Amino acid sequence: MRSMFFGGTGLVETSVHFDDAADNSTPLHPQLEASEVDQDPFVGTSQAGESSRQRSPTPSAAVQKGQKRVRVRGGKAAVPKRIVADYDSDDGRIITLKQQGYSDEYVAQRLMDEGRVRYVPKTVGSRWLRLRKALQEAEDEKLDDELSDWHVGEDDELESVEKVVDERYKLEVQKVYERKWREVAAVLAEKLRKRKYTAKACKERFEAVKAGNALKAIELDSDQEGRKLLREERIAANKARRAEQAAEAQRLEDEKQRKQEARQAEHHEKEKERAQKIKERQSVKKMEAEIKEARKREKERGRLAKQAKIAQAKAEEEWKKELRKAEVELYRTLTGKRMQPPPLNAPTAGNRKSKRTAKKSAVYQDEDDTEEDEFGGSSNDEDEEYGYGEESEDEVSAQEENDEQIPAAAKTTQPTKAVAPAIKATVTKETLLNARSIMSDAELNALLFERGLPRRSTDESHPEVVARLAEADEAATTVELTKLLSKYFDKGKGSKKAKVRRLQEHNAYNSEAGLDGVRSTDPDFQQSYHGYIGDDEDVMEGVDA
DNA sequence: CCTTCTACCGTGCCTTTTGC
DNA sequence: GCAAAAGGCACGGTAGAAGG
Repeated sequence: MRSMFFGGTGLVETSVHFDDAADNSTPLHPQLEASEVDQDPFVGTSQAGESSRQRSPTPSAAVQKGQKRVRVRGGKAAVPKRIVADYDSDDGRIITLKQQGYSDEYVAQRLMDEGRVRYVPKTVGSRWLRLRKALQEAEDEKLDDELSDWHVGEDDELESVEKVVDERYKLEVQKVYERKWREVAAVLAEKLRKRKYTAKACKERFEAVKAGNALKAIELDSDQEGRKLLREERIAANKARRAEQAAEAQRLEDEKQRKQEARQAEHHEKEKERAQKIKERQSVKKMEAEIKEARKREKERGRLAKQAKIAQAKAEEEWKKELRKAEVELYRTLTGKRMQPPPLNAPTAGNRKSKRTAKKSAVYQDEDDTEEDEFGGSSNDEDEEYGYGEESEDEVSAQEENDEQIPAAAKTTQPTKAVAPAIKATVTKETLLNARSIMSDAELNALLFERGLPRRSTDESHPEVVARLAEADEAATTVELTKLLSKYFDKGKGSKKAKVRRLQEHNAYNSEAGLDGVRSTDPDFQQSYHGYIGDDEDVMEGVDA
C-alpha cells in the first residue's frame, strides 16, 4: 500500500525543501530560547502528559506570519500548521521516517529528541495521512501537465486493468445503489408523512416512469377492476415466489441435515471401530498377562519340586546311614565280630558297589571278617554323593564303641528283598524310548538304591541301567507299584502296564532334565541320546543324558 | 474594530487491519 | 484469537477572511 503512496512515482525527496525550523530561530522569548538551547537542548519529556495546546502560551501569535514557534522543553510546541506539498523539514522528517516503516509513536519521539516539534503520535499519523493526500494531488497535477501523451500498447493495458478493477467495484457500486434507494424510500416516506413504498418499489417505479411504461396513477385509471386483478395477481405471484423460496430453503436445510447425520453416523461407526480395536488390544494384553502368570507359576512349581527332590535325596542319605548302622549291628549280633569295611583299593564305584551289594548278600550268609580293614578305606565320589562317604562310615565307627543293643527300628528299615548282583538287562528300542532315559547317572543310581536293586557296574551303560529298571518294574507286583506310585500322590489306578508307565514317567518328570521340560520322546533329545542312535554296538556305549 | 463564519489542525475515541 | 498499529471520524479550538 505504501509503495503506491505517491501514485507510484517513487519516494519524496525531503532534503531539498525549505526548512522553516531553521528559519524560526527567532523566538518570541529569546532569553528562554537561548537558555534552553544552551542548558538543556532538545532534551526531556517531563511535560509529555500535557497537551500541546496547554503548553502553547499564545498559539495565534506563534503562527502569526506563519513561521513563529514557541520553543518548549524537548522541542517546539505543536501549533496548527497548514498541510502543503511544499513541506518543511519537520514534515519531511515525518515522511522519511514513516516511509522507513516506523510507528507514529516512534516518529513523534524522534521529532522531540531532535528538538523539532512536539507532536503526540496521533498528530504524526494525521499529518502523515494528509501529507500523502496533498502530495498525491500535487503529483497528479504534475502528471497531468507533463505526462499526458499516451504510448503504444498502453491502451490495451488500460482496458485490461479497467476490467479487473471494475470487477472489484461492481459489488461496491451495487451496494451503494441499494443504499441510495433505501435512502430515497426513507426521504419519500418523510415527505409523504407515511411509509408507503419500499426501496425496491421506488426504484422500479422510477425506472418505469423513465422508460415510459409505468402504470397510470391509480386515481387516473378507468380500469379499476383490471388494476384490482393486477394487484391480486401480483400478491399471488409474490406469495408463490416466497413459498418457492421457502421450499428451496427447506430443501437445502434438509440436505444439510442429511449430510450432518451421515457425518455423525460415520463418526459413530469410526468410534465403534476404535472401541472394538481397544477392546481387542486389551484382550490380547490380558491373555499375554495370563500366559506370563502361568509361566511364573510353572517356574515356581519347578522350583518347589526341585527342593522336594533335594529333601528326598537328603532323607535317602539319612536312611542309608541308618541302614548301614543296622547292618553293622546285625552282623555283630549274629557273628560277634566287627563287620569288614569295603576294600581300600576299590577301582571304581560300579565295581565296589556291585561287590558291596554282593557283600550285603553275604551279610545274610555270615561272611567272615577278612575284609574288615578295607571297610574303613577312602570312598569315591559316588559314595559321597549317595551317602557312602567317610562321614557316614566314621559315624559307624563311632557307633561301634558303644554298640550294646540293636535298635528294633533299624531292623525294620532293612530292605525286605534280598539284593542280587547286577545282571545286565537287554536294551531294546522300547527301553531306549523309556521315559527314564532323560535321567542322569546319579539320578538312576539313586533310583536303583531306592528300589533295592544292585548298584550300577562300571561296564554297565546308561541305557542298560534304564532297561534294568524297566525289567524291575515288570517284575514288581501291582501292590508294590501302587506303593511306589503313592510317593507321587498317584492313586495307583489302572492296569499294571499303565502303572509301570506312570511310575517311569513320574521318575523322569521329577528328574532335573524332566523339570527343565525335557522328554524322552523329544526329537532333540533322541538325537543326542547316543544309546538310541545306531546298532547294538552303539547302544552299549550309552552316555550320560 | 468587533463579530461572525469558514477552513484547517491537533487530538481523542472508536473501528479496522495486520502480524503473530 | 489477540494485541498492537493504523485508519476513520468527530470535536474543540484557532487563524484569518469577510461583513457590519
